[in-house]
Amino acid sequence: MDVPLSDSPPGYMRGLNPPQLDAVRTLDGPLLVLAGAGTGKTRVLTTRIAHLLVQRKAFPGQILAVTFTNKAAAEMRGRVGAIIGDTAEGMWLGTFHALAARILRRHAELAGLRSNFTILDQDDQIRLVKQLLQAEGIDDKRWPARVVHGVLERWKDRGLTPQRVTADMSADVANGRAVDIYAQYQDRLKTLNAADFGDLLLHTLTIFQNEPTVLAEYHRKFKYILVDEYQDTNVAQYLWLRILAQGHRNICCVGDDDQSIYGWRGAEVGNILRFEQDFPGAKVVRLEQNYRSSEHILSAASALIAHNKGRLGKTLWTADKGGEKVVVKSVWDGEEEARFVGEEIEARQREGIALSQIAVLVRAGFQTREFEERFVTLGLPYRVVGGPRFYERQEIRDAIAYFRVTVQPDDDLAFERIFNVPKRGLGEAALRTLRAHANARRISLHAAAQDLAASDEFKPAARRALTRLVEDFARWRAALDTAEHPDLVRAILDESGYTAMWQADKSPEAPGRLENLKELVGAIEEFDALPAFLEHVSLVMENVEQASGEMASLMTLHAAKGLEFDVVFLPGWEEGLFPHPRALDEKGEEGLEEERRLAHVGLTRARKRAFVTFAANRRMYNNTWQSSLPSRFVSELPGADVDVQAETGLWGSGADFADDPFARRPRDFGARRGTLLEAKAVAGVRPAPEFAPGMRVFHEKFGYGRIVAAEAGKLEVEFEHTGPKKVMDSFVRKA
DNA sequence: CTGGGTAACATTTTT
DNA sequence: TGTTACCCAG
Repeated sequence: MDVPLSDSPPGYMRGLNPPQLDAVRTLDGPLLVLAGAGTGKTRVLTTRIAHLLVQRKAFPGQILAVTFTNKAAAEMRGRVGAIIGDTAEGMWLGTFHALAARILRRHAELAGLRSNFTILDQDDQIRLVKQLLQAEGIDDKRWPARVVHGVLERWKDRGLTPQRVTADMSADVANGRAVDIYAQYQDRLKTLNAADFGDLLLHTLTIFQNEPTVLAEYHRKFKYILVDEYQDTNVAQYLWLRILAQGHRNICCVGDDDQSIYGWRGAEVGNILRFEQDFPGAKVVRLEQNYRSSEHILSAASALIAHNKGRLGKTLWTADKGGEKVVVKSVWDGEEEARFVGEEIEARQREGIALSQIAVLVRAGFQTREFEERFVTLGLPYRVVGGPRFYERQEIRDAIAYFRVTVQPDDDLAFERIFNVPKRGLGEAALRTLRAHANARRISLHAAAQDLAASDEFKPAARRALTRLVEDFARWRAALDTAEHPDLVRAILDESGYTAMWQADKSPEAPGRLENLKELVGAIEEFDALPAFLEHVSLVMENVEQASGEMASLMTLHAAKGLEFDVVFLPGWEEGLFPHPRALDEKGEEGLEEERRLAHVGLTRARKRAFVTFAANRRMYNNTWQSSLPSRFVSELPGADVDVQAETGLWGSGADFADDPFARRPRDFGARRGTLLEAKAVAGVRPAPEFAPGMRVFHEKFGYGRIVAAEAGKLEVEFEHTGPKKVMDSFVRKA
């Protein structure tokens, strides 16, 4: 190895391009790195951390590195470790939520909690909201708990405590009572000694704002702050970062406004657009050389995203000229789509591409099913990334509820869950009695159970069951400090009768559940103590490592962010599916742009090949068929970069195409701004008998009405008896 | 209080 | 398509 000249870069920087080097070397002061897809942003981040440590600018414990997913955090830790070894131990590296939880445990009492507070999962949160809605007498048909909960969550995303929610924000939610529900919800969490995801950030933020000495402590501590995926931060996270960064002002945010796909979760692209104003004198570095995709793929993706307004604007380029065009393929229905993808995967395999380098990226989770079925019949090994999670299974949640009550007896939600599981003759009536007592005394259900077990409130049988339960918990709780925790866990599952319940169960899934419970105990053994395990479960709800090996991947576009594959399939590019109509009517133009960014993310996952498909017909959940038009995104792909495979014979005569000039020159496809009509010709769809405004229609549920507005698949109808509603056209017929 | 049965209903993306 | 909510009989 050569002797390094004084200003030649150290070995770990070898191969970085000039802007990357710039980003790595600019250690002090605010820095924004605009890193397009595939431009080596993770490399920059990890190298930068290594550089900080090697230059002795900071000890590991003085670096705060924030990511959005546990996966990203793990990868970053691994890559930093690979550069400089385990000197990186002690770094504060993790997701916003994990880091905030760590801080909050230290200062819990400042938020009205004890440090052993429970972190509620989404399910618990919704159940809680539901209880509050019921207590308030709000119709949960009209205001489903999940919807109201969503509203509260978005308030939290914006850093709003109940006091800061204005009346008009809550006016049209839950009969204007949403703020009250929010306030009660927060109260309830406090008595449960619990926090939800949003609270982790909101509580720590409030503490930073109100407790100068605490804030000063963290200002002293964190000399350097790094943030990954900055475009996905919500307002609360942004405020959280900003207040922490006021200490040393050494904050480096890496992000890409064109990959902001979490607006529905409260993310604000505005955060990234505002960076230079928030941190005057901030340096901005653009990474524009793409090292991932071949030329056609990159230029197709760039042309697509160029349809968005309000971008910071980047021009991605690649040295990898040529390569294959993006295949755009029309199919008859979802089944054919799956068949096509299956065949293409096998063809790519024959070309020597590994299955692990192939992915199918869908818009919505349910789309994976059709592919799974096909892959199973083909015997094609595949894995679904981010599917149903281990810790969401019923038996796992039940078991964890037992552990939660043991560790933290005030956890009513957990207590309720296992109160009568396994069956011990304590039903709805017993629970009501318990609740009444708990409410009257302002104590937890568990405490109420202790009281009532010692009273004559219940009939002997019920009282015996209750006493037994209370005594069990007392015994397990006492064992927390004395027994080895894996032994304790086994004892709980055993003595509670929970294991026996599944052993006695004759259903076919029972053995699997017992297997899962074993696995759970195995997982617990990896941790030092039960509370640490419970923390892991709440924050790192990741899937257990699936059997590794050569497999194709199946996942949503969201789950694919940050990943890359040689070959990527992008099915379901249809109006009514992608862009998703929900995104459109919730956020309009903004929603459309986010969907387009999602399409851009999808395309840019591909290194060598990308296949876009759209089906002319889709089967809906209720067994009806819906004919669909190709997604508008299809026509936004430039003709020069796509290879259109529209098989005219598929729809019988082929005459549908005969008179269409467009069909005769498929290579021009999309060369100009394609219209839906053109795209329609490619798909071989005849215009369906459309509903038009003014038409009188009948709806099974709402009765007769007149169409006010109509768009693909959806109608706005003024019903004669029930007023204006938005309905799917498949539920409506001409009157 | 339990269990089975049926009806109704809703489906975007997730730390 | 799967899940949940509700109802009824034992």
